[in-house]
Amino acid sequence: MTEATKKAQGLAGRAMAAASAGARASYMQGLNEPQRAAVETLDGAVLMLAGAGTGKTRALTARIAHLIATGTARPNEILAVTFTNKAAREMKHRLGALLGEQVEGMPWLGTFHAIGVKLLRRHAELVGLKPSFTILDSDDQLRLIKQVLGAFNLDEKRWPPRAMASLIDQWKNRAWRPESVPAGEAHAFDNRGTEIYAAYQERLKTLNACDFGDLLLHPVTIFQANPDVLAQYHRWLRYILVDEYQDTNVAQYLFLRLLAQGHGNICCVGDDDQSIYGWRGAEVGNILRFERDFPGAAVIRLEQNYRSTPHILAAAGAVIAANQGRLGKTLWTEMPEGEKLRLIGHWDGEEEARWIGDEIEALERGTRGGKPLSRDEIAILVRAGHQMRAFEDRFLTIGLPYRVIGGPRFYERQEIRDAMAYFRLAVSPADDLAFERVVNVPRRGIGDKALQTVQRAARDAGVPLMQGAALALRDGLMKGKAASGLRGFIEDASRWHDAVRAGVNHVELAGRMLDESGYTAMWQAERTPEAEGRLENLKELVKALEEFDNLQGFLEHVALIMDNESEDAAEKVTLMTLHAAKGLEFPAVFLPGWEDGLFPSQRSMDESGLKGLEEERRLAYVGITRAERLCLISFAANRRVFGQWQSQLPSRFIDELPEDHVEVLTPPGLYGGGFGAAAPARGTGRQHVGDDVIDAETVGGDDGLESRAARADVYASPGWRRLQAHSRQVAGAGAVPRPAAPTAQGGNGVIFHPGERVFHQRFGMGTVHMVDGDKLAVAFDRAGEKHVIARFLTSAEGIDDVPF
DNA sequence: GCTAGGTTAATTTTT
DNA sequence: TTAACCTAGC
Repeated sequence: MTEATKKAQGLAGRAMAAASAGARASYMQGLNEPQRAAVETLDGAVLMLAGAGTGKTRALTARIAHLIATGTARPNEILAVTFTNKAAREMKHRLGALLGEQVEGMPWLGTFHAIGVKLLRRHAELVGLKPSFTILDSDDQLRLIKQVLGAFNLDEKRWPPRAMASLIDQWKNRAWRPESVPAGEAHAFDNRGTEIYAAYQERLKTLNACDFGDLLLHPVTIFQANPDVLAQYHRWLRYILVDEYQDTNVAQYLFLRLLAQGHGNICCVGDDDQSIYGWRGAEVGNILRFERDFPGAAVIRLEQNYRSTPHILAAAGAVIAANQGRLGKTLWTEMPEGEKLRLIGHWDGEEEARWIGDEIEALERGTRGGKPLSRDEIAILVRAGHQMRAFEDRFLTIGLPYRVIGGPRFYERQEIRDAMAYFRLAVSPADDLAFERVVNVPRRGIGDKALQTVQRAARDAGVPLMQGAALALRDGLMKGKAASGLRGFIEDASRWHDAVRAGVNHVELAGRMLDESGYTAMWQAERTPEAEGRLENLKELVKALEEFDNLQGFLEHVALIMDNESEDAAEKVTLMTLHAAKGLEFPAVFLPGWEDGLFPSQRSMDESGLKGLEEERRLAYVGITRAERLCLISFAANRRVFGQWQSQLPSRFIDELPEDHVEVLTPPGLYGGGFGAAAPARGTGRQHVGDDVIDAETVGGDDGLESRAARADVYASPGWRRLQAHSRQVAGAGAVPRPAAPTAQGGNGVIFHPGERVFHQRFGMGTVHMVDGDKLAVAFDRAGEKHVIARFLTSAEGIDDVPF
């Protein structure tokens, strides 16, 4: 954009401001009172507590429009941050409708990471990088960590690179640099965690690269160490808006706080009740603490819900009310009452899937709850990915079209990443990670040994691998297939690099690289449907290149845009995780698998105790509030978990559903029904039993199913403890104990100590040897020493205390 | 260097 | 149960 047009737009903005003083500006129309307050309270700190479905994006975009229309800020003075590209796109799109062309003048609207990159390119040298740094995704990151770990001579079994990667991520989420990792954390990785972290950062610097965490951490470092730079941005970015504030981690929080220093014009939008990403570093505390962080902040609650019926809101509200320390909101709506939620128990997961399939068909026909629904209007939200299989199986057999949201994204697919590595090599032959990725893809006879030779040559000469390879060849270190393969590869790569420099059309070059490298041929040779798909994807990739001026621009862009929104016109039922569903809405929502241990997830409770349970509860809240008109919750009494049949208890969240808003369904002939507290009484002889009487007799012959009708609140009861102890004894006979002691509930997770006696469902009794987070080394009496995860253990201490 | 068979471990996911 | 990863043998 030219200076002239910018100026013109600025003028237009002010003209609009003048106009809006009289007539209500269009963006204000239809806003409710709190929304309007959120739009008009421009100066100072504002916390917009926006419940599910209360029109926060609308308020947020109107606020930006208002900032501009009133001349309070110019488009380029507004920093508007989101978490996902999707959210950024959505905001830009909706602003476009309000502002027209002016949206293009908002360079600071984007994801945290995109904005981080932008800042970092400008000030890279302040953290020892060149502005042309490359961005590694998690795959590259892992490979690099593997290399770094190699130098530390750690047992890969005990200290897996993946664990190091997630440790580094966590540390970066908390804005800890290698030197600032607290001493208390330093025991990680055999006491060498911080050392490894430092070495990894060193490697990154040498490679002139950043991982995703760095995109936030480096800017924070820069601002902290360079007040003059920060002061510049205080002048430039006068108004800050943050979406999904409850999802911010410490690094993001610091980033925002640094930028808001001084003018203090920061508006954070979020909902503490929808904070579901604690496990990846999000700190609900950030939003809970907002008023203390920004004294005098205005807190505006958006509570009128435009999405769901009163029954749905009441149910969601009752569930979330069980959480402590909320900021508190009460959603209300003017919608017609609608239908109660429906709750149903099933014998097992398969039956649940069958029922949901039938129910969907009934909804489509309109024989359930009024007018017919289209498949697009129906979603099934599960806690964990593995729950999806049962539904996929069922839907395939009955021919119900469905789409799965989530799964590997386009740019994470192997073929796409391979192709990208070729592109990267063409742009920068010194990209060692790319070199390693494709030097032997397709097979060129360059195996581990050859690669080691190349690495040694490169290290000795202090040059990148590509040059090291040339040196190794020159010095005759390679022979046979490896030598010829490598020679061909180097020649190709240098030819492509020349082509990039000569400015050969990048789309054409990309196609040529894939052909000349033999990469396309490799997949063609496979002749499987899967390979077909991969070739399709490659074509799509090359097509995507057309939108960019050159390969560099494309690579830069792709590093940050990792999503895969494949538009698919066909009407399909949506299948996805609860996490993936945040922010979405559907007329009808199925919430299957509400069983303790699955949802709330045992692991979450074991690892994070009450905090984990509360996050699970928020997930339940998110799930229910996705529904506009119909919400169908179900659970199964038996489920196959890791190939073993396990009996399940209804989720404790079911007990928290308000009876007045829930209709309990009872399929004829199968169940005696029962609400919440009571698991369905079964025709198969199982019955609801009191706290102290647990029927643990095996039914159905040798199918391993264990009858365990029980109340969810039975956990703490003597009966439950007895059952547990009993299960241990009969474990060999097919009755399987729950993966971890439910004594974990209500407090911190079960904590195991060295020396403690424990029980494992496969290995039997053993003694804890060593503890590292949730991983333990246990010497089993019969099975010998094994490394196991805490959740598969139950404490066997005091087992004799349990009376029978 | 590749492949087949054994071992291992098992949420949630964005950038 | 199963999928990913590793190791041993060709």
